[in-house]
Amino acid sequence: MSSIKIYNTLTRKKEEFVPLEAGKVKMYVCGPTVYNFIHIGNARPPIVFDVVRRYFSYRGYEVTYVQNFTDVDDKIIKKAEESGMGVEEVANMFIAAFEEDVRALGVKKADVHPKVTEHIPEIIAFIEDLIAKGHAYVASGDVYFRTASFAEYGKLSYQNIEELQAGARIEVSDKKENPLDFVLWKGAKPGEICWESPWGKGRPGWHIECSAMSMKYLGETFDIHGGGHDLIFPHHENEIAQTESLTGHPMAKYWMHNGYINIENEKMSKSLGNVILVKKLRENYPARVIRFFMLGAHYRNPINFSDALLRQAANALERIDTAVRNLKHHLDSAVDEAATEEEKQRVDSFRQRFIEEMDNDFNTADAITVLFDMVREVNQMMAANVLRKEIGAAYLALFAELGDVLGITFGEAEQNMSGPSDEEINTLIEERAQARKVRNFARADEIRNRLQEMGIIIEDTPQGTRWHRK
RNA sequence: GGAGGCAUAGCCAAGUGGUAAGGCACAGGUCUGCAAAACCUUUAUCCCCGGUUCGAAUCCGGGUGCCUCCUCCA
Repeated sequence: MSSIKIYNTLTRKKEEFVPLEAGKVKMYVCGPTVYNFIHIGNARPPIVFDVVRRYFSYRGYEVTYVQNFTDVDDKIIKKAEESGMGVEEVANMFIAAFEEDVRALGVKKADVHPKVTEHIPEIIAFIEDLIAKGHAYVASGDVYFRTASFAEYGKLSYQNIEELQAGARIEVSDKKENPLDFVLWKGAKPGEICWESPWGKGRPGWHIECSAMSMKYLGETFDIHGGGHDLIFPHHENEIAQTESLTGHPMAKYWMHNGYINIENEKMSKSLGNVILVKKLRENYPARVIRFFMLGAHYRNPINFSDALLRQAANALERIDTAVRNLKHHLDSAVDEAATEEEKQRVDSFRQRFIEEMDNDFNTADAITVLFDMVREVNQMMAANVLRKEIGAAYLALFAELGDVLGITFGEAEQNMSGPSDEEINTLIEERAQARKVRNFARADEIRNRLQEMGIIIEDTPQGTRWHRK
């Protein structure tokens, strides 16, 4: 079997994936800072890396997936002050909100979701080690990383230090030896949430948490580190500096970064007022449509977002859903006959193509194309009435199998709780059938319209009328 | 100023050397009481100009336009 290729930000090349430990994948993905509800852009990494993780599992790897929660930082503290809530309260509230949004989007929980506030001792120990090795220094209650002590600084973002310094718009601080140095430990302002440390009361800087927590759960070197592409610099660059100056070997073998989601070709930002919250969007679209929409483009490319585009995705997904529903329906009356070898191979060829596309740096867009090709295949067979039971069931199973890799279940509309009961629907359909029998089409259409208003779509087939919820 | 990305049909989007996948929308046809679904058919010289090559959407050079990072940011 072929191997998985990953585009590695570190080398700027697509590389064959070779795990550090045979059969195992250890991955760390930067999680949210929990100070607000997530917007659609925040949802991309969880979805993208959920697919990566699912695909590795599908390919037989044992995956350990870690995604952190940044549950203490400036923005959370600010939110807490504004709302009168405690920092922990704010964090917990938005962790819960994140989990709900992301679960709806079909994202499985990571194996570990470490929180910064629960790893203060590890972080302090990490910083102490850095100081001991001369990679960090204390400056009146703060601790800074000494970037000059790490010769490879800039290797991930392909920046050279001189250029960075020249273009530095970083806040000038007399506490820093160098403008590029970044804070590892922040001394607390009076009244602020804080922890005791060898350098006085304070809290961790932003980057150090990922270094400390990834090391704790995945070891000094792990396979994959992921996140949004904006994290390349400075966040991931700084993580590398911290971890590698301490351990002397690579932090992660493959660095993966997903592209942005833009609105009208522009970055989503509060100042532009174009932020779209997942929570809000879910009121208008099934979460699976949002997920399908995201997987329609390659993860490294930017995606433009709009209502029209989401509707387009919904229609596309509907084609697969319809085919799978029709397939299930067809199987009820299909000829109970075994599949030929050739037919079985044909089914497997779709599976192989899907794997080939996914192997190519998780090209979900092309993988979805394979599903559409399956749709056509199955539809043609049904139209020609040559789809017998065993082969039909094989296709149905493959839709489920590949859908599971993408995290989307096909053919099942999300349950609408407020809709009419099955019994009501069947009664109306029966009534319509009677009307049609006596060629009272006015009455039949009236019933069809009524059902449609209730969100029920009906279709007349040679095997009788069937329906589904819109 | 430095680093990088993108430009493919009305829209979305793959394809990184062998002659343009797929989806949405639209139109025509078949089927249907009418629909729906489905099937069939039609729809692109791949931003521009040079170059390399037997052959380029794909590689190289030069433009043009858009986006991102270098500051918290997925």
